[in-house]
Amino acid sequence: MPSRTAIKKEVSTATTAAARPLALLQWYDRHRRRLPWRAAAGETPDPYRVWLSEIMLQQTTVKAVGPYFEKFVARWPDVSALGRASQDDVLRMWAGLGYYSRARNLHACAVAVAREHGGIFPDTEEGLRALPGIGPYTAAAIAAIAFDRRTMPVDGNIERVVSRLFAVEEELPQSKPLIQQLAATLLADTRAGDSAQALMDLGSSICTPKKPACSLCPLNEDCAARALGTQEAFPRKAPKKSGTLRRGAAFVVTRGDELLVRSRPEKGLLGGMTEVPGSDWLAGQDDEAAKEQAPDIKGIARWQRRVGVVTHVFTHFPLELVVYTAKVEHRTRAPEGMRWVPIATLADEALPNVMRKVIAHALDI
DNA sequence: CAAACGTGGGC
DNA sequence: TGCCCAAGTTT
Repeated sequence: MPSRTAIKKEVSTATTAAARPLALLQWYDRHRRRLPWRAAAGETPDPYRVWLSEIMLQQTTVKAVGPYFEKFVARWPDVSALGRASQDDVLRMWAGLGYYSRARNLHACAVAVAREHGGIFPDTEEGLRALPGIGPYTAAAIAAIAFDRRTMPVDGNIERVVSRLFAVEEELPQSKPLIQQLAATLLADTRAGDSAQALMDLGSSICTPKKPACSLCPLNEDCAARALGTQEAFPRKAPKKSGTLRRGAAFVVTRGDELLVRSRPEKGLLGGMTEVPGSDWLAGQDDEAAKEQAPDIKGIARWQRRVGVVTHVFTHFPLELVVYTAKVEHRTRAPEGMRWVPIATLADEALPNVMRKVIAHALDI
């Protein structure tokens, strides 16, 4: 038999819990962020813009996405237009945003929607989930935000808010199912998309990873982690280990005002992107071994080694590149699989940032 | 399921 | 400075 106080506490908690979704929506109506891809209050969201923004926002900050989103919708105003573009044009527009498989899948998804769905996005989680680049989070996000389906997408923000609100002790990613279940209790009966975006906005502006502004939070009196005074300790997760340094060489060959480049393999790191020829990137590789992988071009008497190195940090390893330059005569042929591009138009190439760094270092630009 | 997969910004 | 983080998906 529960004690009198236990009963009272339980009743009180239940009442509060039921009030959470509306408290969240009220907060959202006053404090929602105005973002380029977000429909104004009362307006109908455009599924194309919702989808495009959700793909771009995967593991990427709002600030970084802004200009890319504007460029994309200006050039490709709807999903059918994007489906008619070449993958290479899409990669060029995406260059610099990172995680390039997203760009390849974005294009594949646009083609699928245009050809298999008549240019209309599926309006169910299941239908969306079947499309390239759309995983469980994005399917739920589009279903809720664009189609008002009553489902709760769970991203990093929501994981943090929920793990604090309920003081989830289990570590990520094992706790994902539990967090998903708890997050779903925060869905209002209507306005599912706003419920989700309210939690995301709360996570990004109030319930931040460091020094959360709990005093401004609409759920503060209801937050288990805050009651414990350990907000920053949630979500629990194992510390991640950093990768081993890899080294390599990059070869910057110019022919007048042109530069020698090639395309990387379709899959894997920087898949399908443009690069200058280079060696493998290996842990413990010395400069001599790397230099031996220089492209074989007649007419190169010697390589000029640039002073210093180019460093770049990928998610899973840091990279150090030594850079060699060489100039060749006007009619020199590009080796098999390579091509010459004007240096003046490099901005339009599908060059990942690490390659922009290499070229800038080599050419002093 | 753990690892691969980019980049820039904050502290 | 080095580590963590950002509206995850794919294999």
